[in-house]
Formats: sequence, structure tokens, C-alpha cells
Amino acid sequence: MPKRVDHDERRTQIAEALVRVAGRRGLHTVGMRDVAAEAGVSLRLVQYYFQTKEKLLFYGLQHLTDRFTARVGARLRGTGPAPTPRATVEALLLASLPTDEETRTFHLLYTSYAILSVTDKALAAQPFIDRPDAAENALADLLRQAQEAGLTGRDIDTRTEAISLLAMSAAMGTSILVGQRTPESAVAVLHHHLDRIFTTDERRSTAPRTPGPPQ
Amino acid sequence: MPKRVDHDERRTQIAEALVRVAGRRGLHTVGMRDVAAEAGVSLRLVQYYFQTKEKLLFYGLQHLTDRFTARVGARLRGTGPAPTPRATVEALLLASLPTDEETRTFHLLYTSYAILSVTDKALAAQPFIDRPDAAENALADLLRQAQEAGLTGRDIDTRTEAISLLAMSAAMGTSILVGQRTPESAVAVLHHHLDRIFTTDERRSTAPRTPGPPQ
DNA sequence: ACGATGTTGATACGGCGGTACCATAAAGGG
DNA sequence: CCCTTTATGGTACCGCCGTATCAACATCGT
Repeated sequence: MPKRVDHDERRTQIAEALVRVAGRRGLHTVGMRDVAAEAGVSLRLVQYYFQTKEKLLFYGLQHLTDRFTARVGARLRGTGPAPTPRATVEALLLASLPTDEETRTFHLLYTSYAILSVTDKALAAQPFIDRPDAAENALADLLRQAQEAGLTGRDIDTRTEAISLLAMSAAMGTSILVGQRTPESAVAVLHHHLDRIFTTDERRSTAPRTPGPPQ
Repeated sequence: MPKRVDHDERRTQIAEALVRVAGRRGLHTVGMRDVAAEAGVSLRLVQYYFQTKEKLLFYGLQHLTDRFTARVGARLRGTGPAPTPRATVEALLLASLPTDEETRTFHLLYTSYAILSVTDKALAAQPFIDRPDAAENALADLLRQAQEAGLTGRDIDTRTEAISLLAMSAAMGTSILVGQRTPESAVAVLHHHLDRIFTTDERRSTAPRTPGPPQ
């Protein structure tokens, strides 16, 4: 058997081309030909690995979420050994804010898919919902552990706070995308709530900042 | 001059047809012919009042936001004479949650437009941003007035809280749309934060609820 | 070297969607 | 009564897009 080629690898290359071009021009504008051109490959080959556009879109979504979770994982490990619960929570929340090109396209495309899934049953059947409430559960667990360790107020509702933090991160992410808000202001709002939740006086673990508001 | 017809009225009728069909099948699927059929009118007439599809879409967005702000205004006046600041804030936040068909389609379409505006310059140039931060300013004002009246803690940051509340409302609205969250849980989260912000023991003004969590 | 696998190219079909043109019919005001 | 406005209908152009088909070439394991 000749010319062994890893099909998943090829599919990933093409899916990344899809993500790139969709991130630039919008998911609704991309066609098979655009993806092929962006991948530097013939249209025929895109059809060869993905028989239909629908499958290509599904695979693109899958790849998008996979790459993002990998990135978040790397960022969590990058917080150093034995990070504090607050540092972990903070890294989790800030990782999904659209700050650079990668997070921007992720946020844009993920939201695009989500909106499409409202009126597209095939897309809604895709594993779509379980990703956000996995994040919700993880965050709720982190907060509960922190609470048990005495790092937070004893009266806070960890589940509700987890939902709130993720919701704020998501919505302010979109605000950043449309140019209504700056990443800095979003970070400031999140910090405000982390300061409220975590009673210890530990502050922003990643980048040192001036304690007072800049004049 | 014969056959006087209010052009704006006709345009509104067509725009409402656009909103209806887009709310059902998704904004990206609607064509001129769909809008004409939904409005019970000829394709030719749609072209007659809106020369191009782009103009139709713009007008549709305008009509959507106008109708929504009118609805919110009505809801605010519906809270009775001299509503408490908390009741006003609560009405403002709950009005944008997708609970019935109208709010559902509004949330869906407005988010669709917002996402489109990220990669479409013509749409981004449309008055789009000023609506949300008008809401933010209004909410911040309400909170500040409540604070000056001693209804809230003196240490809360009204601007930050306004941003947070709107962000949570928006993101949880989308969660409701995609079926991840129920309207009730979203309302519960918002109530939680209102309880935190407003120190007076006034509670949910609209529907009475059991104080404890249901078993 | 043979043959299965990967890859390209060109080309075309069918459909749909935005836009356009034209002829025509009601309708109501001057 | 006439003429402008409003509205319909049909029809067609043009371009794009997803999909399909066919021929050809490259490549590499066996």
C-alpha cells in the first residue's frame, strides 16, 4: 500500500485554513473554493477529504474547540507550579477573552456556530452545549475548593458565581469583538469580581499592576 | 397626486416580515423572495421600497431595535407608578432575556447582526454600538441614583456593576437561546446579584417566589 | 514494476439568489 | 377624465456555489 498519508492530519490542515479565512471574512462568506485556496490545495482535494461542506463545517468546529481547550490547558500549566486557586480561575477566565488573533477568531467563530445552531438542527445536534457547561462545572469546582480552603467568603454561592463569571467573560468578549469595549476594561471588571469573591488580599497573579486606579 | 401610501409604513410591514422569517429560519437563509412571500407581497414591491438587499437588512435592524426599545419602555411604564429603583433595574434586565417569541427573535437577530458586523464594515458603520452603551449609561445612572438614595451599599462601583449586569443578561440570554440554560435559572442569577447590590430587603417585584431554593 | 493511494486540473451541471426590465392593471386625486 | 402613484407578474440575466465527473499524474510500499 503506497503513499501513506495521515488523513486526520490533512483534514486538520484544511480545517485550519477554514478557520483562518472564516476568521477574516466571516463564517457565512467562506466557500469550498476559499478554503481550498487558503489551504494551498485544490478544490478537488477538499471534496476528497470532506465529501460535503456540512462535514467540513462540523470538523472545523471540532478542531476549533479542540485547539482552544488545548490552549487553555497550556495557559493553565503556564501559571507555574502549584498555582493558587485564584490564579487558576483568573487564567481560565482571561483565556477566552479575545485579545490576540487566535482568541479573536475563536470567539468570533464559536459565537457564529452557536448562533447558527439556533436555527440549524444538524448543528444543534453537534456536541456543542457540553463544552460550556463543562467549563461551568470546572469553575464551580475550583470555587468550591477555594471556599473549603477558606480563601473565599463562606456565604458565596459558588455555582452562581461560576455562572456569572463565565457569562460576563463571554458577553464582554463579544463587546470587545464589536469594538464596544477594550480588553483592559473587561479584565478590570473581572478583577473586580474576583476581588469580591476571594477574600484573601492576593491580587492579579500574572501581570503586576498598580494597586490604585491610574489617573 | 393619486394613491397616497405611507412609504415608511410599507417599509415597516416588509421589515417585520423579514424579522419573522429570519427569526424562524435564521438571518443567513432569508432572501428577497422569502421576505416578499412572508409579507404577502410581490418580490417586485420589495425591490420597489428597498432597492437593494443591504438596505433592507439595515432597515430591518433599525426596526428591530426600535421595536425592542419601545417594548422595554412599555414594560418600564408597566411596573406601575413610581417604581422603586430596583424594580426599574430588574425590569430593564429581564426585558432582554429571551422568554417569549418576540424576545427570542430579537436576541437571535440582534446577535446575528452583531456577529456580522465584525467582518462587515458597512454593517459596523451602522449605529450599532451606541445602543448597548446607552443602556449601560442608563443602568449606571439608575444604580448611582439608588446609591445616593442609600438603597445600595456605599462601596459598590455602580459603573462596574452596570456593565456586569448587562453582560450577564446578554450572555445568559444566548445560553437560553441555544438551550443550555432555562430562563428561570438566568433570572435566579440576576436576582442573586440584585440582592447583593441592593441592601434593602425588597425582593422580586414582579412575580412572588419562594425565598428558599426548591428541593 | 505494479498498483493502490494521493493529488491536481478542467470542466460542467443544476440551482439559487440578487438585480433588472417591461408591460400592465388598479386606484384615486386634480 | 387623465395621469401619477402603487402594485403585480413574468421573465431573464448573471454570477456564485456545492457537487459531480473524468482524465491524468505523482508517489511509494510491496
